[in-house]
Amino acid sequence: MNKPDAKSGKGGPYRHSRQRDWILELLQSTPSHPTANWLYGRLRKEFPRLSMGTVYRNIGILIQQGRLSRIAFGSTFDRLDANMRPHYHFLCEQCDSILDLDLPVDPRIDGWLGNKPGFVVHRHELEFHGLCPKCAGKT
Amino acid sequence: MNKPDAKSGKGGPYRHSRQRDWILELLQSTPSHPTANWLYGRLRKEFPRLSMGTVYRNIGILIQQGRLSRIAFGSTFDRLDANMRPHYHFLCEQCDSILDLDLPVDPRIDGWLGNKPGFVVHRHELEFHGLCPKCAGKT
DNA sequence: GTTCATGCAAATCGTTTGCACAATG
DNA sequence: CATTGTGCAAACGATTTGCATGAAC
Repeated sequence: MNKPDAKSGKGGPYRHSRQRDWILELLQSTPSHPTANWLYGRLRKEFPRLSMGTVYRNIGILIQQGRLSRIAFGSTFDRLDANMRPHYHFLCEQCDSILDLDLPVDPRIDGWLGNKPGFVVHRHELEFHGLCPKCAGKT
Repeated sequence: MNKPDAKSGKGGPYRHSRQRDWILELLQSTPSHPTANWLYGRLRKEFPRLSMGTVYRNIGILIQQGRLSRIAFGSTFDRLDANMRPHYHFLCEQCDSILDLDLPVDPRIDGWLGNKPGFVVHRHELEFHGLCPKCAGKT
């Protein structure tokens, strides 16, 4: 009861694992943002009998430990948008809804990379994460 | 040769379809950002023998027609990030690589929703789309 | 020695595709 | 009637899970 985040045994009593160490180390030493499959191929040299299950389970644990994050929207499946004018999105962390914002899109943001050499920016996307009015009201 | 975008027969000679009309109309009348599965359930009332294949095929066509867009990262699979400091991303439209930017994260952006009632903003994410230095150089 | 992590294989989930038939222009 | 769209079912690719064995503490 003294431990916050009792929910789902987060941050729980994890044991040490060579495989997990390697996964984290590999990700930390890679500028790109690899996929699970890339990790699998890479780690098979060190652990010939490695399985995908192990890779995915460890990714999940590392994320729970806050040492890793997934680059993607909350849900697994695609969300569709029929609003074709440029606009920003709000993602509610509680109800997983996605809302269009009528905030003006600031074209100057595209220029923020102007000083970085070589980049060609076509557009940018901005999303806010937090509680939507409906969920924030329930507090 | 006068039609641009000859590649892959984009914008091609599409016929009319009741199912497709409904899909677009439903999406246009919904503030949320439904999934394919939601559309399927919703449209089965009108088309009891509707199939998922039809839903997905029509979503694809509507996107090609530029009347719809998918809210998601380019790739199907999750990308992992071991850089736990807040940072922005650059997504290359050509080679699909994702790069961390050392641009400073601007905390004031969280405040942009300050005038909208009810929203609680925890953080924001900003991603730039375009050509990475490597791909831009090949032009 | 008890518990957690692994390998393996089967299962699951969202999405895609091949095919014969129906609808469109 | 020539062709595109549909329903159905099977295929697909990424991820998850059940179970017996092996590693960690």
